[in-house]
Amino acid sequence: MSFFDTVGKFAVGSRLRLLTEKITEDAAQIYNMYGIDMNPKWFPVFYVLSRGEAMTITAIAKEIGHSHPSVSKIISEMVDKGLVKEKKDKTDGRRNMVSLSPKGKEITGKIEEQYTDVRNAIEAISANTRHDLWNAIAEWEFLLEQKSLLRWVQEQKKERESRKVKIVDYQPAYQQAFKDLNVEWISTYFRMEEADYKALDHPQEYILDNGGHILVALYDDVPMGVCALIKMKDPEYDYELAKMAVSPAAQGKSIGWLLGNAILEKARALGAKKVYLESNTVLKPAINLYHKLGFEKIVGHPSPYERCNIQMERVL
Amino acid sequence: MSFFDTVGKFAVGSRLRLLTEKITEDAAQIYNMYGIDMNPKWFPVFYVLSRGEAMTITAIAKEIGHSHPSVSKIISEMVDKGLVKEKKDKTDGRRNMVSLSPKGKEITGKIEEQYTDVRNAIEAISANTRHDLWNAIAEWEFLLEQKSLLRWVQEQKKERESRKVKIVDYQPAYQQAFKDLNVEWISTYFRMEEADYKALDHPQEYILDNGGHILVALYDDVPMGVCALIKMKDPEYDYELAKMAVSPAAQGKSIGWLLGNAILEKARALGAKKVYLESNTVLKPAINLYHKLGFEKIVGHPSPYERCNIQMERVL
DNA sequence: TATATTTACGTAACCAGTTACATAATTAAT
DNA sequence: ATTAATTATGTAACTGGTTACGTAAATATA
Repeated sequence: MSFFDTVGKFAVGSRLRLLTEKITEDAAQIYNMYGIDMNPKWFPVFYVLSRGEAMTITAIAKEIGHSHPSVSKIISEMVDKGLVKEKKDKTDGRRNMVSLSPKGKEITGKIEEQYTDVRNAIEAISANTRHDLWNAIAEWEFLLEQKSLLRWVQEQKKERESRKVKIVDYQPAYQQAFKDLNVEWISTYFRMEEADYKALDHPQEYILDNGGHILVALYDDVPMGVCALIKMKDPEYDYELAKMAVSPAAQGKSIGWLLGNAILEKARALGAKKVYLESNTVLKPAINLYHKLGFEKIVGHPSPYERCNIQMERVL
Repeated sequence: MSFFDTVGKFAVGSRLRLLTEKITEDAAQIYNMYGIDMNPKWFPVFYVLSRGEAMTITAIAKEIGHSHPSVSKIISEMVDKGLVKEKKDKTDGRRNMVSLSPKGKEITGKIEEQYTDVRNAIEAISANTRHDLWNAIAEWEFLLEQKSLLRWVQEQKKERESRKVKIVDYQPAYQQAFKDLNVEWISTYFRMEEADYKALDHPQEYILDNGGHILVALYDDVPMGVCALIKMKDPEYDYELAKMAVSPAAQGKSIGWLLGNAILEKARALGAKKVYLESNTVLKPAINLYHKLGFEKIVGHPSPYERCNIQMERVL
């Protein structure tokens, strides 16, 4: 079984399954050795019931981490063997109150020695290891409770992909992409306006020559996102963040975030103290991004765009 | 799920199962995220086949640690999906040579990024733990390979029980037990002889007064084993180990071993250089015990007992 | 060369869990 | 007081594995 040596940690799941199996396979014989007529899979249920109080099926399931049908089946097997007894709750007709029968209680006495021997055996095994399995499991349980494996993987994917994104300065070759990416979202949600055409068809004259700046995000050297910093003639604001567009085909790669940060960095380098932007609340992901970038909602600034219904600023 | 906190390590098995499940449950979604149409359970098979060589069902099973029917089923599912192809071996008609189809090979390319992301995710999780799960698993696998959990538990049981055994000097109150325990095995396998009755009915005169010694093993203060050291009139041997008997009801508690060691210790204290014994090869467990105690087979010593067909000595 | 043993592998039945679903009882909200 | 939502539970069907068993082919042995 050289499999795990070569595949590495990708296969923790499979490896854990095999170990679980190996640990579990002797269980029946162990019960047998102590003369206890019990199916190992009943143990968690038996254990929680051996504290004495009657419990409902769901309460048991929750405590031992099984599904309720699993407990339901186990209980009916244990009833057949005469180890537990069921009793309908008088005050709540749904509840099936389960508790150990006298025969079940008898086992709690006999099983004590088995508990200590097995615990000691596991301690003995642990004493022969350098790494503590029990605590390692506890830590993994905790971490996966906070964040599922799926999420951990998603983060890795995103990070890897964002490393493939390069943010570069605008060049005439990117004019078509600059226009296309913006037209795509503007025409989806709104209507192209006169000011849009000017800026998108002639970025050199209308943005760069006026002291503005444009950044392009390349993914695998293909432009997938753009963003402009437009010089404003305003006593309060130095620049406006505008014409930000990211291709829907490149979602989940943090392109917006990388682009936004880069453009703010640029503004800072150009000596800006405040950056302004206009948007529309139907563009929820965009608003979220602006928020994450540190922009806050303001009111009262005049706008030439019809589609603007929210204005934000970012103090640098 | 406070269960594990109270039950402790007795439930490693259950706890491992739940962790395995938690790690595994997202697997399908992860494949999905990378646009790979593969069932997670196929992965180990897919992985070993992705090295390129055609393999037999059993070879795959052995390598990934599954049973062969499991692999057989997985392969037929993968065939249905067009990921692998089968081909009967020409030189050995039993063999079903399995290898990746072109469609399967195509996936090997796409899946690389997923491998690295998942590996990195697991590394990231590990980086947040103090205890190394991966290495802990490897250590447990190794230790359980050497000795099954059943054996570990058996040892604990034996040790615990042997701690309850006390070895004490003979007293007249033990005469009945000394006789009964010996009569039990002698009459089961052979026939009581004249010499037996003398020694068992009158241990004081026939054993102790002649310079011999008797030890009794008490389990829960009940005599469960006896053993005598009889002074010999022989130029070569000082003492004979005889009348050793352990109740069948007290098996697996190392009583014979403890008794044997104690009697040899006694012989040493009495200045003996060699201890002699007679037995019969039908008494296999006894012969094994003598062997473990350091006795070795000899030949040529005369014996008064009919039932003696093996003689042994232990040099002290 | 005939016969016994071993190996490869498929099928069937089982096992210990799950999810999905239905139903009845209780509780909350209008 | 209805009605809607939630909770407790059982049943059915599924899942990912197993063991048991049968058959055919290959190999070892008398």
